[in-house]
Amino acid sequence: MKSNVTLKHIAKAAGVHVSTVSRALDPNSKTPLTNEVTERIKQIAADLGYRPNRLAAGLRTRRTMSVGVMIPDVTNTLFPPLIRGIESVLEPLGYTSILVNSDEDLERERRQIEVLREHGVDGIISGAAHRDDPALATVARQGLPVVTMNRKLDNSEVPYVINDEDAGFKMLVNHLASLGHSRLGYISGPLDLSTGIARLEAFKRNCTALGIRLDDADIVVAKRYDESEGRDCAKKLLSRSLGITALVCANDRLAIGAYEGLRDLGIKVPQDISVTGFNDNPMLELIPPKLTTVRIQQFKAGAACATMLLKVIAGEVAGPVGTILPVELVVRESTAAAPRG
Amino acid sequence: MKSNVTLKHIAKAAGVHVSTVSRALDPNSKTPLTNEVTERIKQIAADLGYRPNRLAAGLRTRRTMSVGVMIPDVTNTLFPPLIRGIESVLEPLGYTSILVNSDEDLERERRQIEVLREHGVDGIISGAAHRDDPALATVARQGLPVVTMNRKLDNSEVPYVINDEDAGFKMLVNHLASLGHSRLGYISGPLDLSTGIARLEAFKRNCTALGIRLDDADIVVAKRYDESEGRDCAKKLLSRSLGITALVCANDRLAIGAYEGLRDLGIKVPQDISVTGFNDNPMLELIPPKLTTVRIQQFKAGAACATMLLKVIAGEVAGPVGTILPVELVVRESTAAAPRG
DNA sequence: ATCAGTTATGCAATCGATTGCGTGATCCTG
DNA sequence: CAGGATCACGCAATCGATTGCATAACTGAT
Repeated sequence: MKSNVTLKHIAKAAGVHVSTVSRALDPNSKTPLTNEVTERIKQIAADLGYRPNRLAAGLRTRRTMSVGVMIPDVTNTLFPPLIRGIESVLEPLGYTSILVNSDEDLERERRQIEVLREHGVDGIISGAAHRDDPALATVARQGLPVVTMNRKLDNSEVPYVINDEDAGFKMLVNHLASLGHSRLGYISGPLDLSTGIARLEAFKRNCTALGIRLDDADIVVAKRYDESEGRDCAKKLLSRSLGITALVCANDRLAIGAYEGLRDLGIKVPQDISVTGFNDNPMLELIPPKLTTVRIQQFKAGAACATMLLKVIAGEVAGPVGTILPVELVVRESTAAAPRG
Repeated sequence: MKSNVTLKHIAKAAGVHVSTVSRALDPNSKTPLTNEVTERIKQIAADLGYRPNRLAAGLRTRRTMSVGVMIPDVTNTLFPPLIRGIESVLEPLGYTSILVNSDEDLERERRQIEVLREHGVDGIISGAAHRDDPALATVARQGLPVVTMNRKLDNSEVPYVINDEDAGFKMLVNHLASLGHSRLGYISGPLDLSTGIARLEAFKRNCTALGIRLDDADIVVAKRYDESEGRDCAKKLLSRSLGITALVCANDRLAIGAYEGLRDLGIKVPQDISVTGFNDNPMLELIPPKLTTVRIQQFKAGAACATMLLKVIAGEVAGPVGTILPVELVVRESTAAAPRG
């Protein structure tokens, strides 16, 4: 009932051997065939509604025309645009994507990678990489093409596509400084993620570049990039670090959570304190006060990863290759002049 | 380099035939084996790091342990929870999901379904079904297990999991009536989707049940379930249908768009007009005025679909089977007493 | 007309796992 | 202890497509 018609059926109908049919239907076959035969076979294949069996082909060629896409959690609005970006490159080429969620759980990630390998994916794009990611590093070392997205591995040859976090924080800190803010607080992302330390360091670097004083007490590290952590961290920070007039958050979700924490404390944004985020989640336009943030190019990042992965699959990539995508400052309502102390 | 070790390697190492290895590793093999042999083979397989090649197995058995998941667009926040629900059932059983986006484009959908079939998926869960969906109906008729999610096909045997739209609108209309609203406007979803007509009819039915008068001019049909349509439709409706004190929208995105349209017209929600949605998008809590809506069980719907699909695959489902999930009214800030005319 | 050199197609092995059937070994029973 | 029943395992075909090699047909040149 299912994918009935095979090469054999076409061969019988055309009165030729299956190998001839295979060649006629293979656009880049090196074995020459008469145009007439090729056309006739194609016609018959079309008439019979032939669909190639990728399993059989993959078994023989060891290429399945499918890639694994691993992300932490598809319900996080950061990731779907990346998925669409990947698809925009891969789908026209006939690749399919197997989507798996890691939930930031390394053991779960390891299992998912095994499943992907069992299914013979031609490569893996991971948006869930930890800085130290044994499973991903292992599979890459074994020769399966891997690219990391938004994040990168420490000490690894695995190609990556990330955002220009330093440029982002430079614009952010400059913006706040120009508004008269001289004491900044920072809610960092988890430090086992490359974005976590990269953004923390970018923040520090750009603060010191502007001569902005930073105490240890001005920085608090979130366990996860989510709203509840943002809320808790904001409260923690504000309770111990006085004099802060702006709160820089490692991403939008932390910032939105911080809104809530600040509201609980009776602190007004942006009158009493300015708040910034990172990523530019589309829904920010709807949530007051509209968040000042750094816009990253999600769709493009996905597309770049896919393009990179294709190169790795084709063996066109040698050592560690990184792409750093430009970012953009988006000033909205959550930042204002520092209150006069 | 890749998935090196095969049954043959294990067989050689164990000094048995590959078929014996296959049976030893198959938990529900009917052919009996000595416990000792089985254990020894399992041990060797583990030592060698054996991973089954699903391609080869699938080629032979015609089951790939993968399912196709088709949705209109993964960036629409309605769908990721459904995906996770599906995954919650399928992943523990060893199934993987191939995700494809249809963009509500029937031709694109047709191509995607072909790709899924080429990859030999064991079944398809579609959240992108149109009422008249030739591609989906065809593939189902050919014997590939199919289940529709959130939507259903007209005149079809394809099993479905949907929400109790009638109960939802009953609660919604009752709620508005109890607030004194007697003239309601309605922004309908596209009528080529089952949710479009189902909700429209549920709305009408429950209005007439309460004796609420409905003019044709009180109803406008959106081309898509999105914010810009919501905005346009709200403006269109308010410009031609006077006397409306509440605007019922077929889903949350239309309602959020309607907010914008009403703001443009200088109409205040909920003082001048009440607005309601459907679905209960998680971000609604953050967008003022918080929307009164009907909560559907997205995660559970995905899980139910997956369970249903497994039954269809197992051949345990006969005719048309439908699951209707209960919904819940969530009253927030966008509905208030009707203004005194 | 013959032989070398193309050109077009067939043959058969192969990818890795599954499974019906066959066979040798072991068991039980009368 | 002979006979058949039972058990444990090997054999080989199979799934559908790919591809190196063989072979047949045909071309052209001498």
